Amino acid sequence: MSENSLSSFSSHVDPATTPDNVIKALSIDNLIFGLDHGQLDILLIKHREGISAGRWALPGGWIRYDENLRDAASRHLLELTGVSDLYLEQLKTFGRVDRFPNERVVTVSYYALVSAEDYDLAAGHNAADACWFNVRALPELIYDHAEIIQYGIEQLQQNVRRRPIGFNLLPEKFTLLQLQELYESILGTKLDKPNFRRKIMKMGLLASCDEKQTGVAHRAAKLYRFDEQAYNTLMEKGFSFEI
Amino acid sequence: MSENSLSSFSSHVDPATTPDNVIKALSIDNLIFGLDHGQLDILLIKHREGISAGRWALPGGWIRYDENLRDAASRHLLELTGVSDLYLEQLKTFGRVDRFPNERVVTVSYYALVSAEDYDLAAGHNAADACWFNVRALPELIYDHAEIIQYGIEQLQQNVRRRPIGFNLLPEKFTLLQLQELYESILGTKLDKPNFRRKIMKMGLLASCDEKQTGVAHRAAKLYRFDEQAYNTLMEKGFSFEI
DNA sequence: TACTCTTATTGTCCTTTTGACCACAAGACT
DNA sequence: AGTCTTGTGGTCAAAAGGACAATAAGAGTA
Repeated sequence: MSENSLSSFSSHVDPATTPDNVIKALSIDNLIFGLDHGQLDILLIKHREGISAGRWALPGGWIRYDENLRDAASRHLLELTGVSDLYLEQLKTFGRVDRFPNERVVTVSYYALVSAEDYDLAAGHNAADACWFNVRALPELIYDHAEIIQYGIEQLQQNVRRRPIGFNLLPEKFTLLQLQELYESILGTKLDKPNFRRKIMKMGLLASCDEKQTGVAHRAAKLYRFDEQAYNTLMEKGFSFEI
Repeated sequence: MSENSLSSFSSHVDPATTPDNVIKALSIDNLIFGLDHGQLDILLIKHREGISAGRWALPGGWIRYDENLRDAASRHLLELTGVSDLYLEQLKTFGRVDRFPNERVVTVSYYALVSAEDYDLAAGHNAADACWFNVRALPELIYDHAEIIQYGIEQLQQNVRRRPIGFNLLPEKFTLLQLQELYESILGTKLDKPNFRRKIMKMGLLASCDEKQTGVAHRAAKLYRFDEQAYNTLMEKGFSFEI
């Protein structure tokens, strides 16, 4: 596992050491988003070797010949974070001729959403220099990774409003205010609490957990969870999610 | 030109003949959409050689080492249709292990929108067996092209509602009813004429041409064109297109 | 226990948008 | 002149969206 991780980290640095069982000139880059204290973060790794040593990069790696694109993204994700079954979606393929030094490497980017439960694990699992960064305060990045992240954030902003994927960034059970703050944070807007509550509840996508918050110094809010079954039923009837 | 076209057509059939100056294992596939008599069409080509002879395929080809992805898509588009400057957007990258026979080939798909003016040219320019097909009556397709087209249509349906790209399928000057029928056709719905007119006009994206239809056997409608400048101005103010 | 503080939750009112449908206008054609 | 087809403007009620006041529920503190 550790060896795999290492090779996947160094792969971007030195394509000359590309193993034999992977597709040449094609790589994966993962945008791993998490939410911490109401702020949208992205997980980056620090390169240790080569000319880009000391700079930060999106985690990623090569694609094996016998592996689907999505499986490759998923594998790199697991190797880095120790978490599987994350929400994962293809973002876009970046292939500018000069995006990679000396070689032509096209990269297929994916974005993943890490739940609050897995947030600490994701950055702490591997000994590698993996670290969460607030998306509004990114360090210097290698290659075209800044461009990829910029595009990814824009897409996330769009998708989070049109599909019920934001829940993947929250704990399994969450309050309506947490959900509202998630949207406010990602979209960079301020929402009206009563109106937001009504809008969400009216959709019928949330199931009450019959539980309340604990450990808060004020009136505890009810906990809800995303009701995937209800969502599927609604989708068949032509429902369209929108915030 | 003709040689280029031929090689790009046969490329999918026999990857053994892949030229040297292209990226191995990576191809382009173009979804070329056009509108004819209010029906959404897609341009396909017929394979003449190899095991897939006689079946239809998305036009596409290889990517040169010194060429950006988008430029490759654009080049293949030009070689096939003789039309440049089409609306072109990356769709998705398809890379299932077994999508291509015997070899591992990942393909980056793009979709293009052909205006009514260029519709006939696009299919007639090249001597190759290129033909428009109604998207609801597709022939048997090679590889995973049916899946790609299916995905493309879904994306087009979504994007045409959220971005003012539908205009690219119409003539430069068009009537409101043409525009309405475009949406009805792509979305598969029926729209109310007065309401549609009001909604569109209220956006302020259409500039009147101070002209009217000619050669119609009824009251002639006013002609409009998409006002790109107005759109850019509105976008800066946070406008969001939506049908 | 009473009071305070913070957030949860409900209620109300007004504006805007959406959707359905009617009516008339304008040409082209017979 | 009459008819047919499509363009264009009007109306009205329902639904959605948005602003904001008011009350409820706890937890903590004096």
